[in-house]
Amino acid sequence: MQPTARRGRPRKQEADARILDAALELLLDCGYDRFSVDEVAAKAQVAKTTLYRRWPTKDHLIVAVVARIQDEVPVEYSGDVRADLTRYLNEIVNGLNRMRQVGRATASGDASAGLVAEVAAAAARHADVGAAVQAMFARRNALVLTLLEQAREHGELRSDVEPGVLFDQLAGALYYRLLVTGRPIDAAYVDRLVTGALTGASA
Amino acid sequence: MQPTARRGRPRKQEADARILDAALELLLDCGYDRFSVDEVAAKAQVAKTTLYRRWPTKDHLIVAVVARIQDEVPVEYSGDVRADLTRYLNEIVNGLNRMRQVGRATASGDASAGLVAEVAAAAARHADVGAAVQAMFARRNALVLTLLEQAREHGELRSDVEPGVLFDQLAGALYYRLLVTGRPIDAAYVDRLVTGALTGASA
DNA sequence: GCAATTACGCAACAGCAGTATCGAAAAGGC
DNA sequence: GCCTTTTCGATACTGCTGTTGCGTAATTGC
Repeated sequence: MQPTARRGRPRKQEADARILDAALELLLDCGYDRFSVDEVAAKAQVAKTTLYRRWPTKDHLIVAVVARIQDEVPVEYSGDVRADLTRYLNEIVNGLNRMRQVGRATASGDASAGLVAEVAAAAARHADVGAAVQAMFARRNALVLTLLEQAREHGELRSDVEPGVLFDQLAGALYYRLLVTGRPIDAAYVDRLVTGALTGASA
Repeated sequence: MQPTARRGRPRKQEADARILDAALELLLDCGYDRFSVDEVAAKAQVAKTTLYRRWPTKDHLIVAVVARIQDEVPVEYSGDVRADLTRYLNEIVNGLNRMRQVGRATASGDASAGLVAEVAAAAARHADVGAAVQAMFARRNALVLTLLEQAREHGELRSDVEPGVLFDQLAGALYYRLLVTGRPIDAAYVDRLVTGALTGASA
C-alpha cells in the first residue's frame, strides 16, 4: 500500500465502492445469469470504461464481490477437535446456504452451487483470479489449519496427520457434494463426515 | 429408445457425429476459451440451426463432448481395499492429466481444472445439464461404491462406514485440490489421502 | 502558468451466444 | 399425387462482453 501521489488524475475512490455495491445488489436481485456489466455500470452511475479499468473482466468483478462478502470465521482450539471441526464446517455450510438466496430466479436448482462453480471457473480462466481465489481460501482456512496442528501437538490427532490433507478431505467432500452429486448438505452429513475422517474407515 | 418412424424429415444422423468430432477437435486445438459454436458449426459443415436443435446451448454441447471422452474404468474388489482405492483414484488423476493437454493455449495454468470447473458451472446453470453430469459421475463411480460395500461386508472396513461419505472424502479432496488450492496432485498425494481416510486422524 | 500524465464519460465497434424467419428438402399419412 | 410434419441451410437480428478512440477533467512537476 503506497499512497504514492501518482502523476495523473487520481481515481475516484467513491466509484469503487459504488460499483461493488451495485454489483452485489444486482447479484442478490437477479442472480448470476441476469448479471450484466452494463447494468452494473448503469446502476453505479459510472461509465463502463471506469469499471473495466478496475476489474478487467466480468469474472474479476464477480470474484471481487464474492471476496467482499466473505466474512472471517473466528476459530480457536478448544481442546476438542471434533467439536471445533464440526462447528467450522457447519459455518461453511451456513455460508453456502446464505448464498442460496442469491438469484432465486435462476430456477436451475442451487444458486450457491452456481456461484461457487462460477468462481471456480473464473479462477481457472484467469491466472490472476486463480491466485486471488487461492489467497481468499488460504486466508479463510489458515486458522483451521493451525488449529489442526495444535490438536496434533496436543495429542488429539495422530502425529503423522497432515493438516492440509485432512482439511482437503473435509472441505473437498462438502464442495464435491454440492457441485457434483448435488445432494443436500446438512448438519447430520457434516457430523458423519467428521466422524468418518477422524475415526477412519479401516476396521 | 423408440425408433418410432416420426412424421417429418428425419434427422441427419451423420450430423451429430460430425458436430461432436468437430467440437472435440476444436477443444483439443484451441482450448475452451477459443471454443466458439459458430466455428464448430463451420468445421462440421453444418448450419448453426442444426447444431442448436441438438444441443440448445454451448454448455450442453461441451458436456456432451466431455461425456463422450469419459471412458469407464473397470473396478473389481481384490480383497485389498487400500490398493483398489489407490488404483482408482490414480486413474481419475490420470484422466485429469490427460485433459491437461486440452487447450494448452489458455496460458492460465491448468486446462484440466478449467474443463472441470466449466462443466461444474454448466451443471449449475442448467438443471438438465446438472442431471446429466450427476448421472455421468454416478455411472462412473457406481462400481467403486459397490466395491466399498463389498469391502465392508468382507470385514475390511468398519461396519458403520458409509461408502458414499467415504468416497466424497476421497474424490472431493482431489477436485478441491485441483480447483481451489491449485496444488499438484500426484501418486504420493493419493497415497497420503487414502492412508488418511482409512486410518483416520484421531490418535 | 504550463506540460505531462492519468482518469473520466461518451460513443462506436468487434466478436460470440442464441433467436427468428424464410424457402427448400425429405419423410409419413391418406 | 397431395398434404402435413419436421429438418435443413442461409441470413439477419438482439443482447452481452470487452475494446477503442476522443474530448475533457483533475492532479503532479516545474
